[in-house]
Amino acid sequence: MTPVAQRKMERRKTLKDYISRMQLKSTKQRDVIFDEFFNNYMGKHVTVEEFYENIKKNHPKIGFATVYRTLKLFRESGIAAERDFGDGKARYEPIRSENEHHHHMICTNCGNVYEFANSQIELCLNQIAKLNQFDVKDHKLQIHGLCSSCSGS
Amino acid sequence: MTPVAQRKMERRKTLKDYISRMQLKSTKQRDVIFDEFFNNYMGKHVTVEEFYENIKKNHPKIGFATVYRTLKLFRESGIAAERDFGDGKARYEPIRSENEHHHHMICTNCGNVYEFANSQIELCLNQIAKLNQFDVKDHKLQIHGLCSSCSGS
DNA sequence: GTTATTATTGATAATTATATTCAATATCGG
DNA sequence: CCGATATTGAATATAATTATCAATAATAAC
Repeated sequence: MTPVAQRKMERRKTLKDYISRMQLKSTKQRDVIFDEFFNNYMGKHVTVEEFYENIKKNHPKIGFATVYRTLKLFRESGIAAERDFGDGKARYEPIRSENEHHHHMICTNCGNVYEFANSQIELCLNQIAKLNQFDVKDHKLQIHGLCSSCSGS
Repeated sequence: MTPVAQRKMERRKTLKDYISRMQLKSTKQRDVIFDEFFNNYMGKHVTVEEFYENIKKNHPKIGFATVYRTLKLFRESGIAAERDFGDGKARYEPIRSENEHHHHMICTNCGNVYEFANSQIELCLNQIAKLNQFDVKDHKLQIHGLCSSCSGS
């Protein structure tokens, strides 16, 4: 089994567990949306609208509200991250692994998003939080600017 | 002159310069909003709605759209920062000095916002940007979690 | 397997923050 | 003061998100 397939299977289990724990129900729509999301959007940052437009091509019966609610469900269950890049639209991204955490560089010209991870920053944040007796649940770090293609270098 | 008054004067000059450079006009409303903003919201993070409600008490003639547009103008001129703490409302904060840059810890329980600065993080970001040939215009860092009051410690 | 219970779906409408329109008014250079 | 141009304020438009609800699907109970 490829690492990607492996990760997908783990996410599916996490979702199923969440659904049973919260006394929700498995549905055909949720299965379809799950597959679409984890097959095509790994490493991407898709808006609800974009995602809905793509799913409609193969599954025209699925409504916007269902897509919207299912992505929220994915976030609540911990298998998707909700991102806000400041353009007024929520974006969703499949989570690769439990403890992986990365940040984003967003090009203000072309809109491309580049990911990076940096353990040094995580260390700093933990120190700061401890110093301020702050119980960290989440943190967000974004760099806005011009990517190498757009800065003309 | 107190340091606060000094900073306020510098911001006023920056705004006047921007207004003349862009061929805009000074108005009574802009003056009123400027004073209100720099007298009462230093270190705060006010929404347009909140700010408008407060200004209405002393200046009932000033409309919401004017407040909205003026805060945008303050941001464009560089005397105010626009923040997004993830609750769907833009927040505005007077900028203390040209090169001061700080980050935010936001309590998910009481909503209080705590500021912090950390030169180590700035260094990391610069390295990362250089490594990726990314021309940084801005960066945002937020920590979400429970403050010491709310975590019950 | 049938029935009862409960959650989900999908279309539509409501909500909320932001942004725009436009006639009346204020500003400012000449 | 005059004329050109920007601003104001009320109203309206836009866009994303969230809620409503009757019909339907999924699961539990029998």
